[in-house]
Amino acid sequence: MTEPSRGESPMVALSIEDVAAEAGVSTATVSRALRDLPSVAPKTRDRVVDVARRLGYVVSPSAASLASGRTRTIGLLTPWINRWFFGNVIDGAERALRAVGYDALLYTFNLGREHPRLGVDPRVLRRRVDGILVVGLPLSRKEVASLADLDVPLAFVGTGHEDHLTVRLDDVGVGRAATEHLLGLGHRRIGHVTAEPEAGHAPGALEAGHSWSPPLGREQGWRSALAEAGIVPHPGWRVVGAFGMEGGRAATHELLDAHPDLTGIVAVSDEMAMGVSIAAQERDLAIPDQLSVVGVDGINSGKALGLTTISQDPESHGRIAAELLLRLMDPEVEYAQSDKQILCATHLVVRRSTAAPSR
Amino acid sequence: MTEPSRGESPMVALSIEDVAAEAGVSTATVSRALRDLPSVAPKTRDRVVDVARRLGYVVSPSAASLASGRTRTIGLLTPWINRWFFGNVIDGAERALRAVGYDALLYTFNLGREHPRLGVDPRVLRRRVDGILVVGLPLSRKEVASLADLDVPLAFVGTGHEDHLTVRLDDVGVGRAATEHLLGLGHRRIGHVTAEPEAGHAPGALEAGHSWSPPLGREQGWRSALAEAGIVPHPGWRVVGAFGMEGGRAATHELLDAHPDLTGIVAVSDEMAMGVSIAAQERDLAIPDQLSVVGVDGINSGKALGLTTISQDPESHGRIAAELLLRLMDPEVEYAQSDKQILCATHLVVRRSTAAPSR
DNA sequence: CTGTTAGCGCCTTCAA
DNA sequence: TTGAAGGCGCTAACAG
Repeated sequence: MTEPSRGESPMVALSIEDVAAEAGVSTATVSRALRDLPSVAPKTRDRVVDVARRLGYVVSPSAASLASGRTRTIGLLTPWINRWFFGNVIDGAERALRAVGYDALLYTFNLGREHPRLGVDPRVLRRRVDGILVVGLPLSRKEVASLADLDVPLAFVGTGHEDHLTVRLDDVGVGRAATEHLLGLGHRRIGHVTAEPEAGHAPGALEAGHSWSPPLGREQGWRSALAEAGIVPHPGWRVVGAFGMEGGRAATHELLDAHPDLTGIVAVSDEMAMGVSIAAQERDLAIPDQLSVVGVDGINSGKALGLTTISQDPESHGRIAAELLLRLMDPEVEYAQSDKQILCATHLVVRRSTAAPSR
Repeated sequence: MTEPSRGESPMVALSIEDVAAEAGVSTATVSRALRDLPSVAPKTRDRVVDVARRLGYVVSPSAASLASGRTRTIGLLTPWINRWFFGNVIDGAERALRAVGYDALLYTFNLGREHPRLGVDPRVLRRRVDGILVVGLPLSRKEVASLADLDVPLAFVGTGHEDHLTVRLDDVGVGRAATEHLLGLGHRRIGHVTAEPEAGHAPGALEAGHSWSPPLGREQGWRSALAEAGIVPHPGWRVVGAFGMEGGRAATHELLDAHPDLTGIVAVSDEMAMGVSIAAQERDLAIPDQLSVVGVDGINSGKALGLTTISQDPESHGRIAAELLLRLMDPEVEYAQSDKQILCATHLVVRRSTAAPSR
């Protein structure tokens, strides 16, 4: 936050005409100068910019939008902003947008099995945003189509859609990396604690390859890593819990009640992995001596707990998606079909929750 | 998200004139009918609304703003959206705003000691929002003044300002309640693990009573509860750490290295309290047998860990603040000086991290 | 209760 | 490189 230039805050909002009059030019020239259009003499531009600042003039966004048809606003659609991944993506996106003078309009949805879903009618977005960034919101093909109908660029982060720009992880690779880390330490009996693919997902959407769900991808990675090691997991080695620490804890008790011989667990997220640790502690299983745990995310508190994890940087996902979305909005840039699926880097962080199995 | 009424999504945006023509009325009547103004015959209104829906007409926000001077948008200012308290407040506020047709525009600030601070120039808010909600952003008097200069209603959540509507906790009471819980169990030597009052706070602002910082209030509560029990805390009983679990862990080691005789610790937040637990575990101190811990917040993961806490509901703070802010914008409502400081309820949740001291 | 008519403040051709 | 002028789509007086 900075102070007004010289403490002058005009009681009535100035219009472009005031600036034009003061600078001795036409309103058209002021408009061009303030937008830094090339067809303005440097001297003129400097004078106009100077007058505008001195007067404390700010362009009226509504008037500019009405006249130009552009809003310089991006809609951020998300089911939750109060979860680690989502909050960080939104943070990264908002800062990237603000840096180039774009506004971020927030729309939270209610997910769930309700029909019709509560939440935003895509039509409220019409004429309100120049682009849409969907953060981790699993959408059916029909829902995606209704957004695409808005006729503004569309991008996804986290969970995506094959026809549209999507910034996400290679979730299969993530599940595989976590599992291979345990395999490499000598584990053979490796369970998987996961969460329901987000509720509200249209049945069949995933199967048809039209969208993407991190939990499903990571589970598939766990499966293939085991398969490549010649291991056929017992169906009960995979348990589903509610998202979060408590869900991870409950799921782990269920898992270990049925399969106490497991020596390692791959959790779908760090939060659930922390639940695994708590359950282990409650069962007097020492970590990592009697049970190894790997999470995914790289949340801060994992460091204090010594949690081994596959870390990601969701803030950069938000930034990258925002920047690509802005590029999509530039008519001069040809939209290359080729790079619609952006896979972000992840990094295995080995800490104290994994070790060679003792049994 | 709902589907377009009948799958018709006009390729060109309709204007109010199209609706007027189709309904056989003037544009003024359409405007009135769609805004549900009283001066429209019910029959006419129904017909207009019906035509508008059938055509898939959506009002242009820019045109409406330009003509009316109102944007139906609230600016949400916050330093972080990726922390528990902030994310939940914003979530609650956004949903409350959306429910009455208002948009939420997100502005994240960088806090810190930089001068001038990075972040938003308040002037970008001019003519862009009808009201401003500041979430947990500690502002100097000058900064508050520059926001107030925008001449739109202003409200604070979490950290506030005595001259403006503020929705927050009774943080002194919170610190007191946590401490009194331990005193009631028989503890006498009670430490306090806290975090720096947010960086960027203007020096002297708190002392002058012009704004409010949760850490400072909670510490004061801890102090007064001890004082009332006739206990004079050693200066070293209070340690400051970085915000978060890791900070709580480090601060606790520092605290217990110097004062191993402490039997209880009041942490400024649940996250820091979890750091206390980790440190205790690392020192082979059993919780609660050898050390009791109380946090503040009521985060979800505290349940799985059995953390005793003073819980709050930040989502409702966001909702309440948004609703009051909207009320402030209604010219018909007289703004009562009396209820500018809204104190939200908190609740002591006793779990397994506190017990009578054994020494 | 409804229609007519000015703007709201800016952008963007078109001409100069 | 600059200016003049017509909208952009809607709201809010004012009339009727």
